[in-house]
Amino acid sequence: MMLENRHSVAEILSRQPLFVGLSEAELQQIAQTTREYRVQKNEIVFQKGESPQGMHLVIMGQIKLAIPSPQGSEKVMHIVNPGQSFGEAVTFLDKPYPLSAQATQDSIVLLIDKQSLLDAIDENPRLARKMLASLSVRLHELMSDIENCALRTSAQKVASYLAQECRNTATDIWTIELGSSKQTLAARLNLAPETLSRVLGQLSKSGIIEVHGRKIQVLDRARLDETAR
Amino acid sequence: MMLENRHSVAEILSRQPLFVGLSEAELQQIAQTTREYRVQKNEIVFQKGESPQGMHLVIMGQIKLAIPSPQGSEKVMHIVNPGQSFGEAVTFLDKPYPLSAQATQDSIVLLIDKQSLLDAIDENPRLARKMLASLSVRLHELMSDIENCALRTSAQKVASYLAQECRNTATDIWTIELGSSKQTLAARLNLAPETLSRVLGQLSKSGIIEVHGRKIQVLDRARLDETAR
DNA sequence: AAAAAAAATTGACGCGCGTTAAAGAAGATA
DNA sequence: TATCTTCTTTAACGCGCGTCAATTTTTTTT
Repeated sequence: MMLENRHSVAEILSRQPLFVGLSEAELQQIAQTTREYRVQKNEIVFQKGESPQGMHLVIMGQIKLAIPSPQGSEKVMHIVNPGQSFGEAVTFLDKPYPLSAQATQDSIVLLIDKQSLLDAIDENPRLARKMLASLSVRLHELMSDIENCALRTSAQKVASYLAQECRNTATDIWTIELGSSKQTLAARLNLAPETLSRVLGQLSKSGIIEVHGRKIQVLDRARLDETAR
Repeated sequence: MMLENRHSVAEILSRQPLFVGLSEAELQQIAQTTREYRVQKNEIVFQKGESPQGMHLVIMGQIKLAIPSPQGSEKVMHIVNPGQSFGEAVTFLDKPYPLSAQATQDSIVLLIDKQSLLDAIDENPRLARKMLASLSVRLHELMSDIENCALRTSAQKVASYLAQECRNTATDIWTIELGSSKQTLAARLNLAPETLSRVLGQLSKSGIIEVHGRKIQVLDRARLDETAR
């Protein structure tokens, strides 16, 4: 994939949900101060505490956002996939990054300059609304996350994660392809990898699911939902 | 306190951080579709799952936002004090409330209509930016919350809460007045009330703090910070 | 001021889940 | 294909914190 000129950057931007509806000129302006960067698997994009330069938009690959704990473990806050952005919130405040970003795969990311994003928002109410909606979505996701880690047992966490994934698939065949390693998933659900493994084994034994590596087949949707709550 | 006419509503709005800088006309327009409501202590403002009508702005009293769990317990997500707002995020999405709101004191709240808020944002980029900043702040708060409940022990939770409160006070005398009952604080920190009580007792015994009802005197700031991490 | 209700404290107990350790499976490297 | 690394699974163990229960303190009601 080659992104060597401004034109293609603007084109890519125009395909992002956040930017549809912007005029060609507006896109060009944003594209002008947008730079592309590439990171290899496991490479750190930024550390908690650094100063943000703008909004990141994942084009290819996957970025993991996590809060490192002093004891070495970490809490995975978000897995960012292509088409999604991160670092917006910090752009509207003047604060350092509250978490670290690390690539889980070789990735290509666009970095949209802070100031030109703010300028674009000033001139385009529709963009402002989209940004507001986007932040609101993140806010709701975070609240589900808190709900998850605050008042659910390990089995409930796993079951409700799987149930959520089922809802996201369009088909009626409940096969879930985990988007990340089980380690990472465990961290996202706030579980030790061993616990996740045990819960999956247990759900398999009760005939609710069937696990084949990173593919999980849901056999009994009703009992899955029941386990989730 | 009487708020019976539009003029005073506009005036109150103009004093809210979110609305400073708006023109008189803009304020009047928002005020026109803003209504005041009062709730008594323990009264429910809205339940999880209901449809939102707009943004709530607390004038007097205190509102508790919490996610009820099926087992009857609840996770307190936020305590909203005078001058603060809630329900913005849901205004920019078309989703039901993800949590319930309940007054912990007799309260007076303004309800700003969804549509006129959106209109005001369209016409005023500064307001848009303020809303973005406001949502970003909430987002960061939620992330600290997750950090709190995901990778801290009970003593760390309490200590970091107290340390945070210290930072919020302007003075160098570290006396913290809990803004709510210890039960509610415990729920916010994701602790059983008994655990909170034990931790406070323990911190007292080590000479780090001194507890007098809802007033907490911090005696050893350094060791408090150390306990927090 | 007395009675009732709610909140806070204290102790005993048990369970869920993290920790440690070790072995097996899957992917990467050459 | 063989070796090394990383990921996943399984088992044994222990601790932190929630649960239950009883008492004391504080707040509210009359």
